[in-house]
Amino acid sequence: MIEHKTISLADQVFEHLETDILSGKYSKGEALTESKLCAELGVSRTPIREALRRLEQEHLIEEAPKGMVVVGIGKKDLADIFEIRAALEGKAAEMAAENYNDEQLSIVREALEFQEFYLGKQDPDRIKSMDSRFHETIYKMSGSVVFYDVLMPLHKKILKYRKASVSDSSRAAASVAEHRAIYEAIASHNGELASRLIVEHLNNAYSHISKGEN
Amino acid sequence: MIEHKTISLADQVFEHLETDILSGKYSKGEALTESKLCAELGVSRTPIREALRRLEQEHLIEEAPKGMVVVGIGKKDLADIFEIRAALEGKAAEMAAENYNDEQLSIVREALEFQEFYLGKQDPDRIKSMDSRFHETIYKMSGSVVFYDVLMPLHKKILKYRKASVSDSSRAAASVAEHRAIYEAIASHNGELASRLIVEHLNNAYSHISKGEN
DNA sequence: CATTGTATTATTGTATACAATTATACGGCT
DNA sequence: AGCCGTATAATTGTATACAATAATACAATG
Repeated sequence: MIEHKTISLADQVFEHLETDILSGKYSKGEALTESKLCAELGVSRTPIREALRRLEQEHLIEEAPKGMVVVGIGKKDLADIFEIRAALEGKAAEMAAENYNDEQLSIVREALEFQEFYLGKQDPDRIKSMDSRFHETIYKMSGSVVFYDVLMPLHKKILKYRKASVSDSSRAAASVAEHRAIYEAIASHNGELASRLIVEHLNNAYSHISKGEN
Repeated sequence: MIEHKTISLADQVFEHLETDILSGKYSKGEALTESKLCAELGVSRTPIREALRRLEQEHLIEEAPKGMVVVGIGKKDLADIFEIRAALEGKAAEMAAENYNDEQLSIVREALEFQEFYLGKQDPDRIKSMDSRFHETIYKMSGSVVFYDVLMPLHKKILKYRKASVSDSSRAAASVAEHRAIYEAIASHNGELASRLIVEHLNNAYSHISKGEN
């Protein structure tokens, strides 16, 4: 029998709002009142409130005179996020190279191969989504929930900006090539190399993103 | 007229539970059912649920077959937390040395002076609480909400372990002396020195804590 | 025309009712 | 005694009702 876990409305609302905020559908400062969301999503206030509390905890929204407003992610935040990622992801990759299991490695390899495939098809959205899976799985492979909990939200928060990267086909191609090198290093348990490559990868990504943002 | 902001029950419940979990009053694996908390705290389920969602988001509790259970912070987590703090707090201190305003600096100085005072009085609890204020204010002084949002939860999560540090009077004295040196470096805008000192401070703290944990 | 006071509305905070699910206890059966 | 099935209880998920607060609109007044 296949378990068909039903996802609670509260979780669905949370994911929906999180996606919309991170993807930039709701722009900075936009007001979210409970009643409006109830009408929009067709659920009662209880699950809405729980989702809002979680989003607030993630610092994606904050209290305002009237309801909650979306907290934007500016250039300064972007710089800080990349600085922190550069400081931590190398170590995470190193740990991943030591601790990964085969199932996790195949997920990374799959994500990589999909990226290579979609690169030919010029499909930025899928490249982006596989980029998420690639990095997130490496966080998991580190075996550290602490690293995961720190890096995962940071990675999510730049979603909006990654769109630009994957749409530039020359940067997208370079990025995927970098992913392949990182993958090879991890797969061959070369943590030191994986670490160096991922830091380079992040620096390249940030250079590209911040160039576009001027 | 002084604004007397009333804190919602939901917030109070959250803070209460967070404190109890972080201080170790609830031990790892302990079950938290909504009804039990309702009875204990004398409020309805709505604020309880909101608090639980926030705690879950902070990864302090997680779902279990029956209710939520407290997630423990083990030695591995402790090591990871100190590794991340060592990688980031130096930079945060550097930014603090550049960006601080006078009000923030006085808070740090006050926290430091209280620590020096309570050191003589042998009052570990107050030393510990001033230790929190000292570090937290430095995070704020960095001017980066990203750094703050990353470091603050990490610092909170080791509360239980800091108790041991401040109770050992020789380590407590050394820790406060290190704080003074860090304070002086920041106050004199010497970011490079502040960074080096805070990394040393963290290494010392971790050495002491992990020694006691064996 | 600006301002202030008031009425109205909108919004949140909290409690509670109800449904659905899941764990648990208990009794009968082999 | 051990096991299965059913009834019971406990627990969560969701909706809604009600109260309190805060925002807004608007009219009266100087």
